[in-house]
Amino acid sequence: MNNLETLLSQDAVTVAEQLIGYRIYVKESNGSLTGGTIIETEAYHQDDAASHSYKGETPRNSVMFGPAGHVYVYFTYGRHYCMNIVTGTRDRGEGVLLRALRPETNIDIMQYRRGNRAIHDLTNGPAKLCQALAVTKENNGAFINGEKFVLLPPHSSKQQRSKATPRIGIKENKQYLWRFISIE
DNA sequence: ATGGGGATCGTCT
DNA sequence: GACGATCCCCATC
Repeated sequence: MNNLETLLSQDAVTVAEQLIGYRIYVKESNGSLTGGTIIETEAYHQDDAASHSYKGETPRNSVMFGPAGHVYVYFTYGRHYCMNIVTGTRDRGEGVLLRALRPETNIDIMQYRRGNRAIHDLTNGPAKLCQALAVTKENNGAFINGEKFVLLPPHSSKQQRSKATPRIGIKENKQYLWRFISIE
């Protein structure tokens, strides 16, 4: 088991905190990388009424019940895509929602995809970052280190600091502090 | 700075 | 037939 597999095989809350400071990119057709550093995440468990996996496996959420390290992309509100990295051991039905990045590479490409918005408005939301990275349902099930995606550890080896807060946009289990935000 | 409402469609009841 | 792990625009303070 390599380092990445070891990291992602932990439970979603642990992984959500540890992923702060990791860098995620998508590969462009010319081989360049587009993306930046993860600065906001949320954890979702099968035993969690706020999770898509709560009521068991369906065609939509099936990737969540597969092996860790694959990407669960879902379509919501009739217009947006959001992406999760599946965590835990197989059949756990858990994952980490990527909520925000610090834009770092190929910023011009992300601006084009985001309607030439300001840099601070490119990847500060789960659907915005998918739009900036051109992530769609076509990428559902892709591996996080494969044809489309690259996931790299922080430059610094020390654990990045973060704070835990309630998750956004859910009705159930608001009491759990399973949203993690990077702090200086 | 903050809050309300519309857009829009796949998924599940 | 209802609604959502959201975003954007506009109104108001």
